[in-house]
Amino acid sequence: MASRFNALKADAHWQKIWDEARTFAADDHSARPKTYVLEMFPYPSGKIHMGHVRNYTMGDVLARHRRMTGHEVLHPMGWDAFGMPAENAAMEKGVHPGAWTRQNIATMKAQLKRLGFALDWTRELATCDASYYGHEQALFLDFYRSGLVYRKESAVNWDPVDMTVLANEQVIDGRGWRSGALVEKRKLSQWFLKITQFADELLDGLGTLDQWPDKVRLMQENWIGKSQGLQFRFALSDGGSVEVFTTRPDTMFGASFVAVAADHPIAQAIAAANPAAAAFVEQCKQGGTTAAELETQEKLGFDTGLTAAHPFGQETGAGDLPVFIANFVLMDYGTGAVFGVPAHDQRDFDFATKYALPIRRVVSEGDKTAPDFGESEAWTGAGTLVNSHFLDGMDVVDAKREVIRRAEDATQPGGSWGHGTTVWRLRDWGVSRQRYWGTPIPIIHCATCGEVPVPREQLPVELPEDVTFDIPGNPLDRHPTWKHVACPSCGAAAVRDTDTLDTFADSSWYFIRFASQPEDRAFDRAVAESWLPVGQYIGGVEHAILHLLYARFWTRALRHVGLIDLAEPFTGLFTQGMVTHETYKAADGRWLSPEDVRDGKEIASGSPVTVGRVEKMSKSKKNTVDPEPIVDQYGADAVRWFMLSDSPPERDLEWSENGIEGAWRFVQRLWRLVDAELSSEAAPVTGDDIALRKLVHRTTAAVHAAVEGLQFNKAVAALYALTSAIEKAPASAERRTAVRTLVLLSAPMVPHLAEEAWALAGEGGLIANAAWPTVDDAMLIDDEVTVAIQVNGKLRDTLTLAKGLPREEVEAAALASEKIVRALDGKPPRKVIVVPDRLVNLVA
RNA sequence: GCGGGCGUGGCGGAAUCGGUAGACGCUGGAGACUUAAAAUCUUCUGCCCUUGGCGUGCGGGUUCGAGUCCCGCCGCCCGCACCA
Repeated sequence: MASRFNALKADAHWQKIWDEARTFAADDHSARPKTYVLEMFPYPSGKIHMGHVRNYTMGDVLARHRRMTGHEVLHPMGWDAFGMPAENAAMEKGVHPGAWTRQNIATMKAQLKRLGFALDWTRELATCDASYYGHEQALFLDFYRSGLVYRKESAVNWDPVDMTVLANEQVIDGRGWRSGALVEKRKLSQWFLKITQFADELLDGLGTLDQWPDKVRLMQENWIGKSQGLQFRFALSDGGSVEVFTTRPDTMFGASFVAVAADHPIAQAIAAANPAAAAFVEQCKQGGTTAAELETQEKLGFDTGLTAAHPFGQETGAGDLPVFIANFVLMDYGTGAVFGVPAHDQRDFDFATKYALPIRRVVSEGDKTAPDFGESEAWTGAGTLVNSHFLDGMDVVDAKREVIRRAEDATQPGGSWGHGTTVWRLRDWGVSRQRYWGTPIPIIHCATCGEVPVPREQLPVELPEDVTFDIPGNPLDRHPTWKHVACPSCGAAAVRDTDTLDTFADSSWYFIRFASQPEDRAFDRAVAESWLPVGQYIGGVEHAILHLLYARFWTRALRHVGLIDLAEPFTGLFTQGMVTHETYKAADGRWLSPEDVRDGKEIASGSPVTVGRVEKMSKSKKNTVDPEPIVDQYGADAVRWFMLSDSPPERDLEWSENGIEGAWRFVQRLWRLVDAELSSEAAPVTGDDIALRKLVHRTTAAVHAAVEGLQFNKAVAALYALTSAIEKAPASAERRTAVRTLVLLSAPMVPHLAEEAWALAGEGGLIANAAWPTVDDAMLIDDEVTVAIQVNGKLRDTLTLAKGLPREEVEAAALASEKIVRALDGKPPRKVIVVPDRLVNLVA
């Protein structure tokens, strides 16, 4: 008698068994090949959301699949538990950030468990535990001792709302990435990690990451931003000089002006003496920073009256260049000064047009070589150097080299005047944060000894618990006792560094700690190396730059200090799409939650709602769907199945009622099939069904390939097809085997149902530990093939023929077809193309 | 502006190499079962002027053959932001 699959009962039952048996605890000493599957660990914000469910379901299917294919799988979970929301909660609700965080962790852990993820909870960690961040402090000091950490007084991005310093990466369009407040500049003494020391390695390393999305590699490449060129000095007419950087030294003879940034020392000096210049400098600072503003902003300049002597002026007679202060030159890139070549740079072209400066062609564009430019936009492409004295006739690459060679030539009169150099967009990583809820920076400031690292035996430097958040600012900085300590070096009164580390530091090595967590140090090298690198890392594309770059840096820094032999932490990276939902608005413009809407009307008022576009689930647009009641209603397997169906994992998945109900129906359908087959008492032991057997083997191969390729939608489609075929198949021994195999193939996706079926079949043991079915390659080969018959490339007939039939016989069969005879109208074909076992094209 | 991606039925999407476009799912139609409904099952579901013709954003091209390759457009999405 067919029964319904009781998901809630089965979920709880099997989750308890997996838990008690520690089924998914990874064994460091296993003889099986090791594999490491990791999803980006969550920030414990309160509850899990659909994005988490999708992310962890994907990783889980891969992890379970790899278990079945004979791997020892490390699939851990933990908590990225430091960060500002905890302090915000403390300020708003008066709870301690630690209490708030730990409560959220408890809630979210329970929610994750209800989804039946094959996670190794024995390795769970939270970055806010001293047992984690204490080791981070030790690593920080290791970096410090090997010169990877330094302190610098610098202008920082100050977020006036969050009262903290932000990294450049955390400033978006001049606003704080979390608060959205306009960022101010402040001078503070900050700790920096020397990520730029690894700039070349981090850039070159991207080339080895062939299992990363091209998009992410490109984003990192652009972020690192390597530019090679010439840095040199212009002598100025007032006896001073200005240093400029250019990637186009080849265009030197096309220069018609020099421009410095508004906050360049030269501009500042001039502004101090000249009110008009001061006004212009002020005007530059007013400029907006948003995308639209920058795009439309006019190129503006102020002629300083100074001139710069062309480096080749003496030998070629090239004239002096006027020096401008310009709004499009940035102080924090290169040297804050440039020379302008209007013919070959669009900004310079715009500028020269506005201020009537010469526009002189020095690189040919096709057959255009005349010095009079006469074009409507700059030519930035390749070409041959023209109107450039000794460079004439060279290509751009050679000309660059030649100019740099001449600049560096120390034997010329006056010696060298410039050098080839590389400029990076990437900046050192400022890690100091004026916050409480983070890893304390383990340094003590002593009036006599200066910066003193906290001795190793005094680690961890624990956060004090007795803090309040009733006044803005950092509670550590005003803590009466925690802050004041004796200098470890001289014993005099000293103070702790009251800043904490950027939370991106915490997430830069957690994957190593998962692999190995001894008490007395950050990780055991041998054990960590036995698991790492992470074979498959899965997470949101929003971490494409910051987190992934910092983690890559941290890993290289660890190698630099000799703690691990690993360059790249993540071999495979997959960035999954978002979970989206329709948005709804009431007539008065309020966003409405999906729960408040039915049949196009607001339930409470009955008034019609506007259905907006499908967008990422977000609290602000109220289009979120809470996973917990969904799991209550449909069970974990249906939710998991829906997360994997239809949409390719890298694309967005639209949440819909129909979708989850369809998934639920499939779970029930699968159960009916399994239950009916496995619980029928007298199974037929005879009866072949070769077609079904072949489909089972084909599906096994297809699902394996799809799961390994993270193409879950394809695996799902294949499982649907197999299910339908089995349903239609008559009873046979083959059919029973097919059902058993179907259960195994779907086990990674619907593990609770699969365990239930496994038990029902009396297989013994857990299906979580069962082996993936083997594929008989002979079963993948058909002895008959369907051959398409085309006339002039149009399909006219299909024939079922023996596989491997000789060309002539295929052709003869094609010509014998009634439909083909009609299509050819009695005429013999002029040409016949035969693709063996696939297609015949008759050209009339 | 620069860089990248995408564009296939009513919808999500398949189509590994240039070789039968639309697998699989959703939605919808018809039918069976039922007193009835739900559930379930069967079946149909790209478009049209249906012995056939047209169809993968648009216009060209290469080819016996193009969703797939090339050239030129259009649209949408993502990232970066005056990077010298």
